[in-house]
Amino acid sequence: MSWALMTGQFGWGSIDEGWRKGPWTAEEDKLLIEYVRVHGEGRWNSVARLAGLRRNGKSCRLRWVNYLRPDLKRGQITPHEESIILEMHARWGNRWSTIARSLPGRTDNEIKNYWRTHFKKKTKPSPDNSSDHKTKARLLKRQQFQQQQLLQQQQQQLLQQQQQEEQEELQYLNQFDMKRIMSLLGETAQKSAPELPYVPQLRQEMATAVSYPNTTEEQQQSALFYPAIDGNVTGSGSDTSNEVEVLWDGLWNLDDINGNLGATSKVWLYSLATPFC
DNA sequence: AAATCAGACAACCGCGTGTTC
DNA sequence: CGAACACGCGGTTGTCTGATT
Repeated sequence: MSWALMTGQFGWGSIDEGWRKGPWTAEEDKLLIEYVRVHGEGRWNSVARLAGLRRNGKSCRLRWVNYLRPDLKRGQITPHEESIILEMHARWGNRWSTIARSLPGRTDNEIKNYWRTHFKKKTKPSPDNSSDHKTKARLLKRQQFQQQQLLQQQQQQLLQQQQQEEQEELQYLNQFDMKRIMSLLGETAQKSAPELPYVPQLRQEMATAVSYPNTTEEQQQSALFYPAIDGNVTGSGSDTSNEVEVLWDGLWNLDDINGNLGATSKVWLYSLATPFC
C-alpha cells in the first residue's frame, strides 16, 4: 500500500497546537485547490479560516507550490534540464529558487532534492585517511573550481559557435526583411515562401504572423530544430514544448547581452524569455 | 526470504526580508 | 519609526521504495 493511499485512507498526521502536520490527504488537497481556485494564490494564513483546513499558511503554500500547482511539470528531470541545473548552480550556487525560475514547471524543492541526490556526492572529495578538514576543504574547493573552469570552457566553445551562427543568421535576416518589406510595399506577391531565418522563436512568430501558402507545416516544424547543449538534437518531437526549448536557448546565453550587442536576435529572445523568469 | 542500503521526494523548520498598520 | 505579520528561501529530516547482499 502506498503512502499516499495510506494517508488518504487513514488520515495520518499529527496535531500540533491545533495545526495538522505530516502528509496531506486527498481531501485536504481538494480543499486547498478549491481555495486557490476561488481566492487565488497568496493570503496563505487565511486558508485555514476560509477553506476549513487545519493547516498553517506555510504548510498550505508549500503544498500548493511544490505539489498542487497546475503548471507543474511531472516526470523525471531531462538531460537538458540537468545541464541547465548544472550551469545555473555553477553560476548561482544554492540559490534554488533562482535556478527554479529558469526551469518552468520545476520547483526549487525538486531541484534542490535532485541536486542533493545526483550531484552533492560527486562534489565531495574522495575519502582518504587524513582527518585534516582544511585539506579536504581545499580539495573540495579545487574540485569546484575545476568543475567551474570546465563549464566555462564549454560555454566559451558554445559561445564562439553561436556567434558564428548569429552572423549568418543576421545576414539571412536582413535578406529576409528586405524581401518582406518589398512584398509589403505591394510588389508582386511572392510565389514561393521565403526561407525563414534560423532563430527558432523568430521563425515561429513569423510563421504565425505571416501566411506562407507554399510552406508545409512539416517544413516549418523542421525549422525549429536546433542543437541542444549536450550535443544532441532537440526537435519538435520531444516531449517539451518548442517555446520552452526556445527560452532555454535564450537563457543559455545571457552573457551575450553584455558582450555582444550585435546579437540583436538574441537580445530579442531575452526580452521574450524575461516574463517567464 | 529477510536485512540492509541508497535514492527519491514530501514536508517541516528557522531565518531573512518585505509589507502593513 | 518600529512592531507585527506574511511570505519566500534554503537547510534538514523523515519515510517510502527499489536494489543489493
